[in-house]
Amino acid sequence: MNSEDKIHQELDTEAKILLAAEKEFMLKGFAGARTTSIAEAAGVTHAMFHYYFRTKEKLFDRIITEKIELLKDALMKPVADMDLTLDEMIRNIIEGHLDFIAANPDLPRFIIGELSGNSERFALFLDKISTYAQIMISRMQEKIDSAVAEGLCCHIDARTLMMDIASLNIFPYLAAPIVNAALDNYMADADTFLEQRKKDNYATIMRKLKP
Amino acid sequence: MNSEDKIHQELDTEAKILLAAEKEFMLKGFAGARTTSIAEAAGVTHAMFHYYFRTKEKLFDRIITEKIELLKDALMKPVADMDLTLDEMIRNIIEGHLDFIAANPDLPRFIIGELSGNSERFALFLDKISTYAQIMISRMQEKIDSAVAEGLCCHIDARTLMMDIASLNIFPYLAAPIVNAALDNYMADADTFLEQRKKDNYATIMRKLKP
DNA sequence: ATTATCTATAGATCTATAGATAATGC
DNA sequence: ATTATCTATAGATCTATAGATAATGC
Repeated sequence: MNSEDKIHQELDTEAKILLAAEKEFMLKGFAGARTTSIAEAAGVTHAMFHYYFRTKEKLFDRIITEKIELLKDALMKPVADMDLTLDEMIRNIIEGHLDFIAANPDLPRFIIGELSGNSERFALFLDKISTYAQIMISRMQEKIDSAVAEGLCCHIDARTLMMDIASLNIFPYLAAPIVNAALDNYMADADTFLEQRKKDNYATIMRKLKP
Repeated sequence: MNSEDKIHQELDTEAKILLAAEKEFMLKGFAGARTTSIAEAAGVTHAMFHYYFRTKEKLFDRIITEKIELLKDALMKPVADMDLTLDEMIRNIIEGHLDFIAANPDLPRFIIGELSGNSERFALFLDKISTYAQIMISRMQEKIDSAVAEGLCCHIDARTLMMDIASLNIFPYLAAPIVNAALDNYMADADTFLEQRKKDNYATIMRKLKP
C-alpha cells in the first residue's frame, strides 16, 4: 500500500473528493478537469461527486474561494507591522512571498490561467482581492515615501516595486517545468533554489532602490 | 460593417478558420476551445472545420508549431551578433524581448498554461525549443565571462541572469488583466508602459551586474 | 473532375439525476 | 429517520463523418 492509499483510507468520502478535485482543478483548470476523473482519483463512485458537491462549478468555486483566502493572507502579512524599516519590510515580503509560493507551487499558474481577464470567474476573484491589493500598495508607498525623505531610497512607485518583486519571485516557478527540462535541471533542488532565490531577489531589489 | 467583417470577407474559408482558431486556442486553451465556436467565429459551417483541418488536435498542433517558430526567432535574434559588448547585448535582449511580448501579448500565458509539465504537448514543445535555449544560454555565458575578466561585471550564471530578465519582462504581461483591474489601470497605456518597462528593466539588470 | 459547401446525424464524452439499497444514529 | 452509497440512465454538449449538392477549373 503506498502513502496515497493510506491517506485516502483515513479520510471520509467528502474529504477524498475534495482532495482529488483540488489536484485535478489546479493541474488542468476548470475546462480540462473531468468530474469522472476526480471521482476515480478519489476512489469513489461518480455519483458521490454530485451527492456531496452538487455540481462541478460549485466545487470549483469553493476551491477558488479557499485559494483566494490563502492569497489574501500572503498579501497582508508582510505589511501588517508598520514599525519595520523599508529594508526589513522588503525582506519580509520577498522571503514570505517565496515561502508561500514554494508551499503552493501550482497556485501561480492556476491564477494566471483560470482567473485571467477572459475568465468566467474573473469578477469574483477581483471582488475578493482588489481591496487587499490596494491596501498593501498604499502601505508600501507610505513606507517608501518616508525612506525617500530620509535619503535612504530612490523615488519609486510602489506598484512598480511590487511588480518587480512579484516578477522575480513568481516567474521562475511558472517557468520551472520548462526551464528544468530545457536547462539541465537548473532548479532541481527545490530548497537550495528557494534559499538562493531569496538572497538573489533581495539583493537585486536593494541595488535597484539605492539612491 | 466593422473592420473584422471586412477582414473576413477578404479571406478564404481556410484562412478564416485558422484565424478564429488561433484566437480561441490562445484565449481558452485546448480543453476550453470549442470547434463549434471556432466555426461560428469564422462565419462558416462547422463541417468546414473538419473539411480543412480534419481534427481539433491537428489544428491545435499546427498553431503550436507556428508559435514555437516565433519563439525560436525571439530567442536567437539577440545573441546572433557576437561582436556586441555584454551591455549592448543585454539591451538588445530586453528591448527585443519586450517588443516581442507586446506584439504577442497572449503567448506567454498560452505557453505557461498549455505547454507546462503536465501537458500532452510538453514533449513536442521541448523537443523543438531546448536546443535553442541552450545555445542562447551558452552564448550569454561566454559574453559574461569575458566581461568578468575585464572587471566590467560581477560573476553570474547566465541562466540566473536570463531568469531575471525573463521574469521582469514577461510577468507584468501575464498579470496585466489582474493588475489593471486591481490597481486602477496601472498599465493602461500600452506604449507608455512598454517603453518605461524597457528602461526600468535595463536599469535594474545593470545595477545588479555591477562588480 | 475536382474542390468546396451544406444538412443531417452518428458517435463519443461528460455532467447530472432518479430511484433502489445499505449503513448509521437515535 | 436520516445519511450515505450504488447502479443505471437521462440529458447535454462536442467532435467527427456521411452523403447530397453547388461551384469551379479544365
